[in-house]
Order: sequence, then structure tokens, then C-alpha cells
Amino acid sequence: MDYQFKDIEKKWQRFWADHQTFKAADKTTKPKYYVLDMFPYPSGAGLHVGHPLGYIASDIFSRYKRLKGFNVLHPMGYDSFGLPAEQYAIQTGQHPAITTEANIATYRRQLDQIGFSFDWSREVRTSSPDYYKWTQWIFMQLFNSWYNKDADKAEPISQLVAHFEKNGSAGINAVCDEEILSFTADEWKAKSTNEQLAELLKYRLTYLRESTVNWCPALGTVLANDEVKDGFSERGGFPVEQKKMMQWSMRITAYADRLLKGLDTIDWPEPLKEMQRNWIGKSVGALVKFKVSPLENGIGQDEVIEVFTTRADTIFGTTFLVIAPEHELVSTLTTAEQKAAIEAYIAQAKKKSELERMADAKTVSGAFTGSYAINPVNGEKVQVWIADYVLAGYGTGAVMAVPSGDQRDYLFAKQFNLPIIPIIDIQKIDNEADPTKEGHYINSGFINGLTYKEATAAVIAKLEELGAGKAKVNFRMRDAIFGRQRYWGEPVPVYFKDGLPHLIKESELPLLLPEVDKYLPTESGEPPLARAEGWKYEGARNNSIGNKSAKHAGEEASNEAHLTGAYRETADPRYYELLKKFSLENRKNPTEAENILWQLLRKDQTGFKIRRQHAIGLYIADFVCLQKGLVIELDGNHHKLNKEADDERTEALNYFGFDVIRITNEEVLSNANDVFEKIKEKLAILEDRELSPTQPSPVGRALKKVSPTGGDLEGAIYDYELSTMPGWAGSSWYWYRYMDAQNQNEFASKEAIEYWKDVDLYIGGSEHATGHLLYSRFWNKFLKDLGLVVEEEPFKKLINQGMIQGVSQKIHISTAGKSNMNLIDGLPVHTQNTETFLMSSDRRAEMDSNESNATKILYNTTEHNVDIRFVDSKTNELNIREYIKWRPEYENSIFWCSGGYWHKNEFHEFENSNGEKRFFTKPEVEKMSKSKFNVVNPDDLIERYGADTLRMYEMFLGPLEQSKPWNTNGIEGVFKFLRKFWRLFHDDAWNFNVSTAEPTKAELKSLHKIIRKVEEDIERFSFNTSVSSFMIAINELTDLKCNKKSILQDLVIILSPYAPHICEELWVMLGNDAGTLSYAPYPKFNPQYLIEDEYAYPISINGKTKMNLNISLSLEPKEIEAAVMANADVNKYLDGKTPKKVIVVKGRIVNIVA
RNA sequence: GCCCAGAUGGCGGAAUCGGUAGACGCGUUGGUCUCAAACACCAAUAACUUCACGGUUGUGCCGGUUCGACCCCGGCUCUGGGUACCA
Repeated sequence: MDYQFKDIEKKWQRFWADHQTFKAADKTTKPKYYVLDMFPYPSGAGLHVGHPLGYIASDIFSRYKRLKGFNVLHPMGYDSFGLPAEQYAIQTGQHPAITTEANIATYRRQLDQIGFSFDWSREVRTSSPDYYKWTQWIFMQLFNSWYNKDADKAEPISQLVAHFEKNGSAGINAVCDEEILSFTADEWKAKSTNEQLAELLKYRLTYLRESTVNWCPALGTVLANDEVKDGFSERGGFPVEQKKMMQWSMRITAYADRLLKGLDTIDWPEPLKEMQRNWIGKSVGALVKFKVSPLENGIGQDEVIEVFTTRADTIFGTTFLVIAPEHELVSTLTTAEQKAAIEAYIAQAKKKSELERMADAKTVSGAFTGSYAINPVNGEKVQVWIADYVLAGYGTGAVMAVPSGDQRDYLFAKQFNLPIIPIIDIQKIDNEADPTKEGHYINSGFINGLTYKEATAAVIAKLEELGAGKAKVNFRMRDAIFGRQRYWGEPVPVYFKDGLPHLIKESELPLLLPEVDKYLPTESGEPPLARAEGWKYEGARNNSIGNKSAKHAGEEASNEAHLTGAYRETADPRYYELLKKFSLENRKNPTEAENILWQLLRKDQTGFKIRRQHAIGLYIADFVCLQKGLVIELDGNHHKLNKEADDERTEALNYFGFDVIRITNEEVLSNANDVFEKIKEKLAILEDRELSPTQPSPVGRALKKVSPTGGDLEGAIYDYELSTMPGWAGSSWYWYRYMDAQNQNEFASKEAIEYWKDVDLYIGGSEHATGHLLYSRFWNKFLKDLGLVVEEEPFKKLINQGMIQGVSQKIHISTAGKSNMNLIDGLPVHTQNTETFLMSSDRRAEMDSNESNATKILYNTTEHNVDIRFVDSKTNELNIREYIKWRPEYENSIFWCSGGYWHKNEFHEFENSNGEKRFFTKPEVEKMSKSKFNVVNPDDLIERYGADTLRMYEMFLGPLEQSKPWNTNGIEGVFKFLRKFWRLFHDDAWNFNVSTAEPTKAELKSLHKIIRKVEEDIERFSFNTSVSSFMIAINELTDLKCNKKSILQDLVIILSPYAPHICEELWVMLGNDAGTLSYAPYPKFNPQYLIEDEYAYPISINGKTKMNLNISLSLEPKEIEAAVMANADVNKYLDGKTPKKVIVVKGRIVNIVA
């Protein structure tokens, strides 16, 4: 039978699934090999041909390693939390879990039909509670750890507490916040629990702090630095602004040095390592303190400006200081005369958006504060300026400006006429700064005459002696923000009590993601999780609730409230005592109006319970009916509030779900009964308020329940953290889960981790360079510090597969729509109000190069993408009929070619034209994407050629690591190759026909050439060249008419990683057991078969090859030279000249210098 | 601006250690088969030149090292990626 790829592929895919052929063993004597693909996000768009590229490479490698006798772990799963599903949920109301599920199904179907050898029994999904339980668990370990710089590793926070109890804060060398307290052991013990917790938060590896974040209003979330491009969100391209928010952060900076050093130990592409190095941004320099020269009024006394510099050696060239506009000393240092200028500058700098600042990078701006600082090494007074080229977030937010050595300082000095002092003898500073480190110092006090190295050491020593500075290493990398104001992510296993974060119990994991009515922030800007009803942590009840999920605890609480009818309201606990005091005082001293109204409202006279002076959030309502959610406010002399404040109260109360009616004191005093009736009416029409006493406060999340008149409800319910973890949380440890995916007790067992250790080969895109790949290394190092994993680096060898771009087809369409064209005397002519025209690319090019600008303007067109289905990829000819079906608005349009035009399916030829009748589009390489209509779907190709052809063709395209445009044109060549391979096993009538005869020398040579070649190629990940070699081998064997079983069987094994389906089929036809091919031993290369007696030496004269000469390989160079010189043809080329020299490289070449 | 990677026929690419540049595939051209088309098969295919044998040029550009350079060195140009007032 001919090669029936469809049946074969289906059959074997089912066989592999049914027999779990690729299940990795847990206990084995085989050496392990772990091949991993970067975690895919299952997007709704499905796969295009670019996606499987890396998977095919890793699959070939995995299959190859199995043949080589390794126990291979090659898993696949889904990074299934993330923005696209959530965006879709917002638009459609569809739960992201459902969308995700559907996307995964599509993804899986597409993966399966390519024939990957994944061990699906280990599949993981980050959005599954079984999985994110452990993401939350790792978060808890981070929370419970601090970084001990002396030990250079993370340690349990309990060790830190033990130290505090014994020695106080002395002797601790930690990576922590800047504002830590100093205390003795006794002082520590005297602190309240909350004070202690607040202090410990400054040390924890995951901690809360107010950070300036990239806030994207359109997405309603905070973005990581690498998710922001040029002031816009990478996803969606929405504007991003800076905003201060309380955020969870990860103290990745603790690991900065180890992350940097580790790069030298791993086999990754150099550009990728370089990106990480830049991102970490280590700079070695010094911290220098400049004392502020006090003003006449004494202001600035004792103030010090700290600067960071990498060129301490240039300190004598400092002619002014520049501090960031946001620097904390700006207001202190600004003199009265300069105040206006400084304020104006700050206002202007604030207004500038990120984008404008970037566009503006060349213009120099700044303002003088009026103050001076003193250079510690020479006592000179220098001016202190502010300028936005100094960034508040880097170093100390202040620089010592050395205009002779730093270009930005130089431009600044020129702009504002500040002095420029040369400090190195060979410095050339006439036109620009010269940052040289060569030469000897001048104008530099005690370092005059020294060289760079000597000077740097001398300056730092001097600074230390003066107490004015010290050597310091600075990192560009910032701690990573670890919260997203989003729904579709892991909940943070934290609740708040007294405004402080506490972990839930380990036994309560996973903290399930609650259901919400909408996937949007609340009206007050709280994250979507604030919408979850009854989603609260119930502290005191925990013991009785036991292991039940926290969501259940919340439900129970609200059920109970229903039973008792207890409508209760939340007061802000931070102000609870104060609020209680005020409300009691108010109650004791009511105004006259209040008193009158209270007599009418009390004791259920309205039919409902009314409370007075009751705290809600930060406010004390005059009267409130909690059941109906009605607040009655008395305005007048009592409150002395202006209208604005009243409105604010109303808004806040509305937010809590209350209606507010306002009554003036006069109304009550003049006619109390009318007011009473009005209130009764209002109460009658209002529905009962929903029993969800859980709305968060806009003033703070740390709410707890208090009774209406005060008094803490014991066993209170606490708020959970409402933000969720960022996308990188789940992917920062997933490779460990694959080692032991079903484990219910640990994220992975010790045995599994000790066996699999790390990823031997990791394949994926370089877009993860500063995100996933950095965070993963960070978490891995942390887990290692805790003794949970064994390797310092998780990904030993990494390969970036290149991007596959699409080829778009562009069409030129008249700009102004139906206004530009008419047909006059059979020629398209520009007039008004007629038809659109479309221009063939050759016509457009012709017009652009030959005709006047006026014509070009007249026939102005814009480029539009055409679906590539309507274009012949070889000729770029557009199928106009099909195109019109797709875009019916162009049904009556004119399709203008170089030799005429098409109109309503008729071609009108121009007179005397020899131009084209065909309508061409313009191909252009760009990103493959649905919106560009240039997506090539692997499903279509598999339908036409089969998975084996697709796999081999993707590899054949070119080097794995190189980016390249997809072009389907060559795929037939690969298909032909497979068919030719199939043919080797069959006679002319397609009957299976294999001979058991002994192979010939030539056949063995072909076989062993390919065995060695493929082995070498796979080991260096050069898959494209091995496909070529297969073609050569099959061509050779076809020429030899080889159908020897011993040759073909080995060939089946070595080809099977590339084209597994056809090989499985042939393997069985050759008489082997089904399913044994995947673990067959790789054929052993025998160099004996390649030994030659003769070699066709290329003979070159002066380096130019002229001819080949067969010479025995046993001859030595001298003999070869003699043989060559004796040859008649060689002498013909020499044309009588005597050679000056003859170079002979045995087995390589002969070169005659004439 | 800085850092990194790359540039080879009409196209994708090969040349693994400084040793025959253009393997393999696509496309194109010619041929066989066919009533015809498709498929399949055979042959040619870097450019220039020559009826042909052959000759000349040729791996982005300029120069160097070497018996010999796509490969090593120096200086540029262009393309792609990363990154940015980082002190």
C-alpha cells in the first residue's frame, strides 16, 4: 500500500495513549533526563505553526534520549491563570475556569495530533486547587523566612525571633527594609505582639509595603516592569501610570548576587544571560555623604545628602550635586528666593508623562535649590540642584555631578553655567565629557598623580577614615511586586488582623478562589475578590471548622446571621476605640433635635429597629436602620460640616450599601411628626438589606466586626487579602510538580526531587528572560536554602527557539473609499463619488517610481491585509472572486492591474499595454497573528501531509534558534522524502518487500554515515541538518535499491524521533512488537564501514581548486606531493612554472604555490 | 546612545577544527509519461563569458594575517532583538 499517513498516525497516537508508552518511571536504574518546554498559556486562539516548533525539537530530543537508554521525563501542562481568560470573562460574563477548560481542550487536541511523547499522567494546571495549594504553601514559606546575609541564605523567621529575644537587633545582618528599629532583647520582649509582627514584616521575604507601581487603569491592575513597554501595557497597549499602593512584594533583591553568579554555571544562550545581568544591574561603587552647608537661618544644619557613585575617583571633579525632584530633602534645602522656581519645576516634572520624558531625554532641565553642600574630601561648597535626570528610585536619589567625566552632568553644567574641572591629565573635555580611566589625576588633592585603581582605593579609604562614606554595591533590580488587582489568579493565603497580615493555617490550604458576580473591581476600586460574598477568614472558629475550606467558614457565618436576624455593621477597627468613645459621648449629649427624633424612632415605633450614634466604617451615623440600610442624618449646628464633607459621607455610606436621608434640625424642631412619617415611608419602600455584612471599607481592609454600640464580637471574622498572585507565581516552581504531580502531602516528595534534581534541557522563547526565568531561579534558590530541593540552578541547559513569523499579504486600496474613481474611455480616472479601486502591487510600484507626485496623491492608497487563503503563496496572485466573497464591499470595485483592470469579473485591457492581467498582492514578513490574517494553522497541514511531515518540515526550516518567516512552499519536499522512505520497504506494486540478505559495503556505509551524523546533530541541537542528512541517506539507498532488513531496521530507529508514526508502522511490519520502538537501543556507529582506501584530493594552485586527484590514503605527504607533481594534468595547470612550495594536508588538500 | 545576535544563489538554508563555497529542499527551465492536466520520474540551475573545452568574478563593504579566510584580526554599513537619563 502507498503511504497512508492518516490511518497510521491515528492508529499510533491511540496506541501510545492506551499503553501509556511515554510514562516516565519513578524507580529505575536508568540515568534520568528531564526535557521541559516552557509552560504554555492556553490561549483561545489555538496553535499556529510557530507554537509547536520548540515542542517538536524537545520531543525529538526526548525520543532520542529514550533510545539512548535514559529514563526521560517529558511532561506538559498549562499556566492557566492569567489575563486573557479574565478579559474574556469581563466581556462575556463567562467564568474564566470554563473558558480555560475549553481552551485547554483545543490545545490538547492540537498537541495530540502532532504525536508528542508527553507523559500526560503528570499534567499540571496552575489554576487547579491541587496545584495552587502548593503555590500558596511556598508563599507561606517565603513569608516565614528572612535572608541572613552572614550565612548568605534564607532562614526561618523563628531563628530571627530567637535572636531578637536573646540579643535584640544587634548582630543581625539581614536583607530588609530600610527603616528598621534598633532594640535590646528586653525592649523586644516589652513590645506588644502587633509591634513585633510589624517589625518582623520588614524582614520577611514576602512582605507588604507601599510601593510605586505601574497602574494600568484600563486593565484595572498593577503591571510588572517587564509588562510595561514605553509607558504602555505590553498586553493591550493601554496607558500605564505611576501610583502608590500597598502591595505584596518579594525580596528578590536578597538573591541579586547569587542570581548573578549562578549565570556563570549554566549553559544558556549568552544574550539571555546578558539580559539577566543587565536586569540585575550590579554596580560597584561608593556611598558618599555630603554635609549640607547650613543657611543663615540655620536650616539644613545636620542634614546630609548621600550620593552613590561608581567613580569615587572623580570626587575632586564634583562641581555640584543633583537630587531627584522627589528627594525628601528638597523642601528643607529650598531657600525662600528659590522656592517659586523649585515648585514650578516640580510641578512641571510631575505633569510630564513617562512618554514625554523619554521623548524629551535630550533637553536639559533643572532648578537650583539655593543650598550648598560640602565636598568631604576638599571641603569645597557646591550648589545643590534638582533635576529629573536623577531618578528617585535608583541609588540614593542623588548624584555628585562630575561634568568632566559624565556626559549628562556635562550637558547640565553647560546649560546652567556651572564649573567643569578636568581631573585626569589626558582628559579631553572641550566638546563633551571624557569618562576615561587612563592617565593620572590632576586637580585632585591627595590622589594627584595616581592611576585609576590606586585613586579609587585611596578615596574610599579616606572617606571611611572621615566617616563620610564607604564602598557599596548597588543593584538596579528592585523587589518584585507580588499582587495583582485581578480575579483569575491564586488567592494570597493571608488575612488581616489589626491591620497586620497573618498567614492562614497550613491545614486550611488551599485557600480557594471564591465566586464573584462580576470580574471587575468594585465601584470603589477594590479588587474583584472584594465582591465575593461571605469570603472571610474566621479566626476563632477555626478549630471547630477544622479542615474545611475558608469559603465554607464564610458561608456559615452569614447563615448564622440570617438565623439570629442580627444586622451588624463594620467599623474601622483602627479607629474602633475612638469611634466608640465618640458615639458614647454623642449619645450622652444629644442635641435637642436629636433627642426629639430619637423619642419617635426608638423602640420599634417605626416597625424596625433603629440605632443611634452608630459607627459605620469611619463614620458615626446619627440614626441608622441596619435591616433596611437607611441612615438618617441631622444637619445643622451639630455637625458644623460643610456641604462637601456631607456629600463625602453620603458617598461613603452609599458605598456600604446604605441609603441616606438628610434632615435639618429646623425641620425636626418645627414639625417632628412630618419627619417621622417621612422616615416611616422611606423604610416601608426599602427592601431588606442583604445579609452580607462584609463589604470592605474604602479606608482600609483591616476590618473586623464590632457590635452596633461597640464591644468586640469575639471570634471575629477577618478580611482576606483581596489581590491575587501575579502570573509568574505558578510558573516559578512548576518543574518540581511534574516530578511528583499527584502528591497530596508535599509539593513533590524528597525522593522524586533527589532523583530528577533539575531540568536538563529547557526549550522556550527569549521573551521570558527577565520574567519567568529570573523569578524561577529566585524561588529555586529559596527552596534550596530551606533544604527542600537540591540544585542551586533549576535549568541546566536552555535553548531559545526562534520566533516563526508570518508572511502577510498586503493590498492597496484607495484611501478615500468610494470617492476617487471613474471609468472614462475605459481608463480609471480620478473623479468624485464613484467606486473604490484596488491596486495591484506591480501597478503601485510602477506608479510610485515613474509618475508625478500629483498622480501619486490623486491615486493615494493604503495597505490592508488580505487573508493569505486568497493569495497564491508562490506567485502572490490574488484570487479576486474569493476575495470579494470575503469582503463583499468591494464587489463593484475596480481591481487595477498593470495591463488593465478587473471590474465585475471582467477584464478590460488597456490599449497598447503589455502589462499583467494578474492582480498581485505585496508580501510582508511580520508577526503571525489572527488580526493580520497571516496565520498558518498546523491542523490544515496535518490534514494534507500528516504530522510526521509537519514535524520534519518545521525542523527542516532552519536552525532552531533563528527567527524565520514561515513558508509552506517547501513542505512537499519533506513529504516526498517520507514517501520515498516508505517506498524502500515496498516493491513497485506497493507490496511490502524486505530482504534478509547481507548488506553491501555501500549500504553499510550509507547507514553508518547517517547514524553518526544524526547523533552529532541531535547532540548539538542542529535538527535542520539532520533532516537534510536523512534525505541524502534515503536518496543513496534508493539509488542502491536497498531493501535489506538489517539496514532498514536501524534506519527506522534513528528516524523515529523525527517521524515517529511512520517508523512505528514500519517497525511492526519488520516483525517487531508494537510499542517497543520507543525504547529500542540506538544503533551503534561503527567507523570501520566508513574507512576509505582512496581520497579524491582537491588540488589547488594558489588556493584556487583546479581539479581532484584520487590518491591512496596510505601515502604520506612526501609521497602525495610526488604523485601530484608527476600528474600530467597538474603540470598542464602549472603551465611550465616551477612550484615555490607544495602544501599537503593528509586526507584533506594539496595546495601548490606557483 | 549602550549591549547582544546576524548578513552566503530567485527562496529556506549547508559548509561541525582555517582546507573543494552553495549540501539538502523549494522554485525555475527542459524532457519522459498522458488525449490533456495533476501526480510521478529524469536532467540542468551562483553570476558573467564561451558553440564547446574552458575562463573570470563571487559568502554585506574596506583593509589585514595566512600556502589557503564564509570562518581569525582591525575599521565600517545594514538588519533583527534587548535596554536606557542606572550616577
